[in-house]
Amino acid sequence: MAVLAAQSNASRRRRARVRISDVADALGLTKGTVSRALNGYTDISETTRVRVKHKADAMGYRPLSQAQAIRTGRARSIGLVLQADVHDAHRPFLSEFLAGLTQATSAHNWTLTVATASGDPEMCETFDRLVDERKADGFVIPRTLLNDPRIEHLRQSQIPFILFGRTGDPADCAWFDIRGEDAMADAVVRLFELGHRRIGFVGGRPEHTFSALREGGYRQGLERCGLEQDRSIMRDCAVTREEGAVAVQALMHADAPPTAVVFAVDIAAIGALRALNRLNLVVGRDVSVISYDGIPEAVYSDPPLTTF
Amino acid sequence: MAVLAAQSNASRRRRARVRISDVADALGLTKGTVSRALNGYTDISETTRVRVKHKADAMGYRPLSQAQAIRTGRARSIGLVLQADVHDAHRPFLSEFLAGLTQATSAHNWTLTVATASGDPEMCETFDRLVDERKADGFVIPRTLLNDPRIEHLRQSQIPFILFGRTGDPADCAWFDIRGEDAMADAVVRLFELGHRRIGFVGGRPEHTFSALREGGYRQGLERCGLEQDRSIMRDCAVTREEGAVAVQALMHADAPPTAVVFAVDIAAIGALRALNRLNLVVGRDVSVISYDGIPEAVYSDPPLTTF
DNA sequence: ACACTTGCCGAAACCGGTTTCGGGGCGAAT
DNA sequence: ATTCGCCCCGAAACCGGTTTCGGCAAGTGT
Repeated sequence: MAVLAAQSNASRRRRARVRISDVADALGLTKGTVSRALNGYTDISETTRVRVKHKADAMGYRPLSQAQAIRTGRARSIGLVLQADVHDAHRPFLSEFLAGLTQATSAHNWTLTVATASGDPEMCETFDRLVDERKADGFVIPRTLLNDPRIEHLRQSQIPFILFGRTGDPADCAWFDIRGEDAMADAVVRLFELGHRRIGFVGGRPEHTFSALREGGYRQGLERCGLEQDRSIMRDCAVTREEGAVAVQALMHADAPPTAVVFAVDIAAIGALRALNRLNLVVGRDVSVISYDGIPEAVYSDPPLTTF
Repeated sequence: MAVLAAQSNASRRRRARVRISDVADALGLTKGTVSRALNGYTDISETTRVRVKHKADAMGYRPLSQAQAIRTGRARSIGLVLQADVHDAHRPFLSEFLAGLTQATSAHNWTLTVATASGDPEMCETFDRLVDERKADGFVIPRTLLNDPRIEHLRQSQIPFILFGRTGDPADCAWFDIRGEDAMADAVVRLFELGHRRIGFVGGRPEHTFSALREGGYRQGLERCGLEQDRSIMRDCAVTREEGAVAVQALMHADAPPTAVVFAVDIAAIGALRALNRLNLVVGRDVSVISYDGIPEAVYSDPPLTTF
C-alpha cells in the first residue's frame, strides 16, 4: 500500500528525486558513508567508492545543491553583475557571453546567477549581498579597467573572481581575454604592406584595459614597420558612433592627415565611416579604415567595415 | 572564551549572518515561533508578530533562501532560458530585459537564474532540470509564439511561467507585453492623415505572436481610415536587415507600389532604407517608412528611421 | 464549578545533505 | 595470548530554516 501510494504520488506530481539515502539504502550503507565516498574522503575503501559511484549514477543521483550549500557554504553558482546604466560597445556581445558562461557552468552542474547594479559602489554591495545570501560563490567580471575598484573590493573581501579582460595588477587574478592587441598590430602591418605610411589610431576609454592594450598593439605594429608614433593622428575615448565620428574628423583635419585609421572599437569605426562620407572622402580610396571585434553591424554599414 | 573565539572568527571571515535562532534568542522565543510569525501563520498573536517583525529587520535578518528551499521546495528564484542558436531582432533588448528582470526579482529578495539551450526540446529539458534541481521555481518566456511548444510543456508539467508576449491560447497564462499593435494602427492613421492612400506592411515571422498582433493592428488602422487591405503590398517574415530589404523591393516592384510602408520590426526597416536608397528612391519624399521598437540603431541609420 | 473551546506558543521532527566521533574487525608486534 | 594501531564504516550531530503536534492558560457555555 505504501509503495502504491508513493508511486501514484510520484506520477501525479513530478518524477521523485533520488536522494542520497535512496542510494545508501540500495547499497546497504548509511548516507554518511555515501556522501564521503562521493566527496573523496580518504577513509573510504576504494572498493566501496567505486561501488557507490556506479550505483549513484546508475540511479541518476545528483545532490541537491541547496542542501549541500547550507552545510558547506558553497552554492555551486557563479554570479554575473551587469551595470544597468552603461550603454556601450560591449553590449552586442552580451548574449554570446551569457551563452558561453551558462554552457560552461551547467556542464559542471553549476548555475549562473545574474543581477544588475548601477555604479561601482552599488555593484560592490551586490557582490556582498549575493555572497552573503549564498547565491554566488564567485563572480565573473567583464569589461575590466586598468584600475578597477570592483577587483579591489573582491580582493579585500576574499571573494573569488575571474576576469574577462586583464587588469593593471594581475596579482592573484585568474583571467581570460581576447588578444585584441595582436590584431591591432597585424592591422598596422597589413596597412603598411598596402603602402600606407601615415596610419592613425582611435582608441577606447583609457581606463579600460583592452583600450590600453590595443593602443600598445598599435604601437607595436608601427615599430614592426619602422614607423614613428605621431600623437597628432591618435585619439581615444571613442566607444560610440558619435565619438568615433568626432575622432576621425579631428584626425582628418590634422596638418598631415593619415591615409589609414585603425580603430580599437568597431562601433566607433562605424560612426567614423559615416563621418568620412560626409567629408566627401571615399573609404577605401581616400582613406582606409580597419577595426576589430567582428560585430554583426559591421557587415551592414555603408560601406562595409573591414574587421578581423 | 567561546564568545571571543566566535567573534574573532567572525571578524577574520566575513560579517556573521543573522540566523533565525539569533532573532529568537533576542526575543526569548523559539525559532519555530519566529518562523511562523514571519510567514503569516494564523496561530501567532498580532502583538508577537509585530514584535518579531520589528526585531527581525532591526537585526537585519534575512532568511537563507537555500535553507528554506530544502524544506519548502521553493527556491525564490525565477529562471530564464535563452536560445543559444537564434540571432534575431530581439537580441538588442536582452540587456534591458535582464536589467528589468533582475531589478524586480532582487527587490523581492529573489534571484534570476539564467541558462541557455538550443532548440525547443533541449529547452524543455532545461526547464525540467532547473526545476528538478530547485534552481528555478518558474520561468519567464520571451519571444512567445502563437503556438508555443514551450508553453505546452510547462503547462503539462505544472511549472509556473510568465510570458513576455502573448500566445494563441492564453488559458491560465500570466503575461505582460507591449501593445505594439496599437502603435501599428496609429502609424497607419498618421500616414493617412499625411495624405497616403496606399500603405504597405512588412511583418515578422508569422509564428511569433507579436507579428500576428501587429499585422492585426495594421489592418485595424486601415479600417479606421476606411482603406481596403491589399495583399499585394503586404509581406512578412522580415526580421533581419536582408529580409527587410528583400521585402521592400518586392513591394516597390508591385503593379501599384505603396507610397508608405509600415514595418513591424525595426531592424527590417533599417535594411529597407538602404534598399530604397539603392533603388534611387528618397525616403520621406518618394516613399515614407515608419516602424516601431525604438532600437538605438534607428537613430544612426541613413536616413534616420521614424520609430515610435 | 466543571467540561469544552480557543488562542498562543514551545518542543521536536523534518528537509537532504555534510562532517565529526567513535568503535568494531583485523593484522602486526610484543 | 595480549596489546597496539590502522582501515573502514555506522551513528549521530549539524547546517538554517519550516511544519506538525501537543499542551498550557484564559475565555465560554451551562
